[in-house]
Amino acid sequence: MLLNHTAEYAFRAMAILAGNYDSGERVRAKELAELAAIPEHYISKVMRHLVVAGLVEALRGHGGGFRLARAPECITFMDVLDASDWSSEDRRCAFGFGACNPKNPCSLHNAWSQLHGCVNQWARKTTLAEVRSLEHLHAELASQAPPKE
Amino acid sequence: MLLNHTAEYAFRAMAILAGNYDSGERVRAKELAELAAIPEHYISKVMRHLVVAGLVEALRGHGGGFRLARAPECITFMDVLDASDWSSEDRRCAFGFGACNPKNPCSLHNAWSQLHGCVNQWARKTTLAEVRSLEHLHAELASQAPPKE
DNA sequence: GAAACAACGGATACCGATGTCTGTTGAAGG
DNA sequence: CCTTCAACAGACATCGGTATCCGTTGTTTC
Repeated sequence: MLLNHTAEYAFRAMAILAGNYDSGERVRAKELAELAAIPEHYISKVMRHLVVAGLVEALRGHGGGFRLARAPECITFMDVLDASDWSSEDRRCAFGFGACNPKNPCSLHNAWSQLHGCVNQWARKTTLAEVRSLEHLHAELASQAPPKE
Repeated sequence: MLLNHTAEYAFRAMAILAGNYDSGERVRAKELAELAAIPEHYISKVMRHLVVAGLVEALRGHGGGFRLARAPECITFMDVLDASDWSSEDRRCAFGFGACNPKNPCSLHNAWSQLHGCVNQWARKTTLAEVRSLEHLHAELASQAPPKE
């Protein structure tokens, strides 16, 4: 399993929070659920992991809600994956063989490693800053006359 | 969901069949299940998809079993994924927004596309030939005096 | 300090993917 | 033919991720 539903929810929530980072305001769970299209009663579970991992600050009570704990530039998608109890499975053999390793590879080892390497590289190099910049781009595109095609 | 359990089973089974391709022999479901570490009663479901997709030849009765329908070089991992009722989700928005597209992207669109592009590229360029060659490598390594480290 | 607010946390329910079982169909051997 | 073998096909069971519910804890406001 390379990516599950919960991880995708986490990405969405973080993307919303990243877009809201500059304002400094907190976003309530209910709002966040709506904006990120996450089931309202499930979001607390998703957010919990992100809070425990230190990626998100939570505040209870009046005026409470969620906010990124640090700048979007400093949060990679890998951070989010790690927070969502997702293990990269880098070292797991595609056949489930315990003895599989680079020196004694199973027949799928090479192809498998390439795939995971590729995904991991993406997750490590991509930060929430890219998400935010896209929102800016989006806003700009909407306000400008869109270039043809 | 980027990759499910069934798809992994399919990879394993195909890897075994690829390793057996040169011999021209068929592999029975029971053997295949054991070699590929697939639940014995589940394998028929997995193989069925591969047969219907034309990647594998099945023969019933005495001396029957499974065999690749064409050379490993001509079967990509993408073929296997397609066979396993896996949709690449290339065009699905990360937020599930219907209106999301390159001209009107959601905030995750870019990062999401990169990930899927990366996985798809891997699946398209990797063939079962690479799997087989690794098996050869493995056998060679075992028969030779292993180099230090 | 009482009331409203909102995250926390566990118990439980649900559902789809996975796994199991059983009988059927088709092919080969004698 | 008849028997044996092995894939096929569908019905059914199980399990884990997902989703829901509800009471609790902590914070702010008045």
